[in-house]
Amino acid sequence: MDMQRKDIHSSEIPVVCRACEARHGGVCGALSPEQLVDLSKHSTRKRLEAGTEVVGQGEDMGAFANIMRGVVKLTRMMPDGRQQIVGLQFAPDFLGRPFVEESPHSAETATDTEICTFPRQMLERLVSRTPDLEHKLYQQSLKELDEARDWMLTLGRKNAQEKVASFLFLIATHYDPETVEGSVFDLPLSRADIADFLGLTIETVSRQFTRLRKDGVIQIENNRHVIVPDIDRLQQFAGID
Amino acid sequence: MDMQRKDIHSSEIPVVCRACEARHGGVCGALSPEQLVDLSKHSTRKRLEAGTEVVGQGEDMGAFANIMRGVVKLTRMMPDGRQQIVGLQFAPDFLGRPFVEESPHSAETATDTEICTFPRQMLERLVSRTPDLEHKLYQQSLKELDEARDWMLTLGRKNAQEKVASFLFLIATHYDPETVEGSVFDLPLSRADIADFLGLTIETVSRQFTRLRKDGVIQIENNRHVIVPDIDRLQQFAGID
DNA sequence: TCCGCGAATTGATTTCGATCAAATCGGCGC
DNA sequence: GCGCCGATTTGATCGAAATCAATTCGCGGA
Repeated sequence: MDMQRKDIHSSEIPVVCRACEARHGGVCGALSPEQLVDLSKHSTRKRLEAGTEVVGQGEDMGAFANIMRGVVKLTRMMPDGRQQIVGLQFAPDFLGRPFVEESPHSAETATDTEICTFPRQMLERLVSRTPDLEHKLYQQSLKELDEARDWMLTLGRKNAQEKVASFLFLIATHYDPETVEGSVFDLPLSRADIADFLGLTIETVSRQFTRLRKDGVIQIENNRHVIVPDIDRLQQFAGID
Repeated sequence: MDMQRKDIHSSEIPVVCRACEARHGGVCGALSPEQLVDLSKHSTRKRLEAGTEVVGQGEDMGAFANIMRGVVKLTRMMPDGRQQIVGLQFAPDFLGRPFVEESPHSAETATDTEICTFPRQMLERLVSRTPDLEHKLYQQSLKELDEARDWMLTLGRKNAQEKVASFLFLIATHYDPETVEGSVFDLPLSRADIADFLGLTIETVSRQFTRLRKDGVIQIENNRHVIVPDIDRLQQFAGID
């Protein structure tokens, strides 16, 4: 599984946060050399297994993190256990929210993941001194807002087949570094997670995978490995204009 | 219909953008007296009837606006006409997106509305000179992101009755200045708009209104006027913890 | 290589919301 | 007040996805 997006390692700029090791699309990009050195002293690199909770819903959120590798799912849950994945964060997104004590969602790793964390208060101090950093955070929040709203259309108005095709299209475009005509990737989510992301049941997701396979839109090997021969065809099945 | 939230006129701070007339929770709050005077010269106050398109999806977005009164709906549409309302903006929110030429959604007034517009490039210039302003914009985008994600749970995992109750609860809490135990308000949206917001059909929305009325959760007069005797009871029907 | 077990698929049936169709309401102009 | 017309409600039926229920798959350990 290639968990990285091509832009992570493409930059040659030498000054980096030591923990992050490479200049990262995350917060580091907006910082000065001195700030990066300072940040390095307080940052820790962590490896997390798939299925690890990073922060619980409403839990105190002491840290802020760059996602270096892997996929993190943001989840909202109802008291009776119904669950909705409200966002997927891919490297090199960042995780956490400045100026807020409590996390509005729970965050859990979907795949094995590496993150680079540092104290939230430290980030807040950096933000108040560095307009560029806040600008960067603002831009990410706008990107996430657009993605959330696109997904609202998927959740509210698409049928099961279109939902599943939309999910596969999303993963192909966010996750396969060389999506051009076709695409090959490993699914970062289980069928249960996909169902929670699409507002469907596991069974319905499975049936739609089978249907897309029989229609030749995708090929599947070993449950997780997906081949999309024609990305435009998949996009049409997703009902995207 | 009381379209205003209580905080619009509660402030006594004298320096204001002339077009906005009152210091506003929108962009003006972060500006210096000189900037406000400058802004005034380029801003226009407009009244828009219910159902007016403010910006079309993918259309060039020349202006930025404070919503002074009324409700604006943000809509995403599929090629075949299926439609989803992805956000409702109430006064004193702002409308528009800096640093982006094209609007990702179409924006249409749901009620009679007053906005105060000024050129988008002017806002961008102000933003780059005023970190506080960008901070304010960032905070609003985070608020919208939380709302969008809450709504994703509603769209993906709630049944029709919970969806309609969630909508009523949203309006009661955003729109009735004195929601404490109970709440009284006029719906800013038609049944068709409510359906587009909830990912349901008009008929289903109507049936659920009837059901909530028969269960005594709400009273309805003249289709638009709603009385909620017990807001907590409504909240329970909405499936919110 | 075989077993065990959770994940995924497949099948049968039910149910909730969509669709199709027909009243009824309510605001407005006359 | 009356009639018109779009908005809303109500009713009957249909269908897509949920639910319930077995298999089957696939990976890891013995």
